[in-house]
Amino acid sequence: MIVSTKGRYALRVMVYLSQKGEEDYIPLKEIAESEGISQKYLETIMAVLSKAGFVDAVHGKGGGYRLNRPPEGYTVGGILKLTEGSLATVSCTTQGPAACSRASCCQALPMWERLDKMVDDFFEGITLADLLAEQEK
Amino acid sequence: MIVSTKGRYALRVMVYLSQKGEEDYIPLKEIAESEGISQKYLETIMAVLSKAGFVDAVHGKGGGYRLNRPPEGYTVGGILKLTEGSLATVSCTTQGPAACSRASCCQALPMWERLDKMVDDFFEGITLADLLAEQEK
DNA sequence: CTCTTACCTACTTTGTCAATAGGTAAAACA
DNA sequence: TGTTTTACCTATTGACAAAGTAGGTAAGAG
Repeated sequence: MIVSTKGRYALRVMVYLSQKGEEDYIPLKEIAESEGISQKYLETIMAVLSKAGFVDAVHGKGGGYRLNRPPEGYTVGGILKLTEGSLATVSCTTQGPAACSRASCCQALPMWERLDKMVDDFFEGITLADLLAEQEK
Repeated sequence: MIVSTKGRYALRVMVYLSQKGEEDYIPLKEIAESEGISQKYLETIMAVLSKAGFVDAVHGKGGGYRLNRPPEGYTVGGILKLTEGSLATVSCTTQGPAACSRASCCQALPMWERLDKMVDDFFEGITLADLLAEQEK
């Protein structure tokens, strides 16, 4: 498993917000209910998205969350790397090359690195706008 | 993380055995010591490889494990799928399409399916022989 | 019949993910 | 002013799987 619920929920929230446009602020409660996600759990995810500047947040009545870029401005890779922490496919590549004592003679390491790059390129090549377009196919 | 220690250990064992050729049987103890893997833990991995017919096993003195095909006959994908159970990148794609109630309207599902296929093709396109050749680069 | 090896069943430990609990701070509104 | 609505913060719990351990039995060679 390379993407947990955290990243998938984040992606769904971002898709939801992009469908709502950049006008209104959407309260967390509405997002959670519409998407069937635990309100409390979603709080932790929104906090990450907000801190990183992926969404604007406003307190009080009429407040909530809102995208601050057009959907083309968000890559899936950016959202997932932020919420998941990393998209590394094996623990060998999460830390630096010194992490594994066998790195110098490991026959598989180049393969893991190529895989990581392939996955990264894959996710960086998809934007929120691409996901929105997907449903019409 | 898409590949755990189980799959990585299995891969290392297979590389080790392929370097030893198809002549001798190599006892588990030797593999574990050479590769720095817990002997007991490796037992469970070898049992899987043996049951699936990936290696030949012989009891008693002079016994151990041995490959029964040339290195080109093993794909990394085959070894990993056997030992990891699955290489699915998200839980959405591990079970059938009915697993997620939102599958029918999920904007991300086609993306996950493309990713799964990409990863599968990647691993199926690499054989043990390719890994062995890697070190000379 | 003893030694060496694979094979089997069950348990423990550890760590992360997912979710929950119970608050405080900011902004709007009456 | 104070009440409601919202975001934001810190800590804890529960579930589960991954990683590793323990203690055996069965097969085969010498």
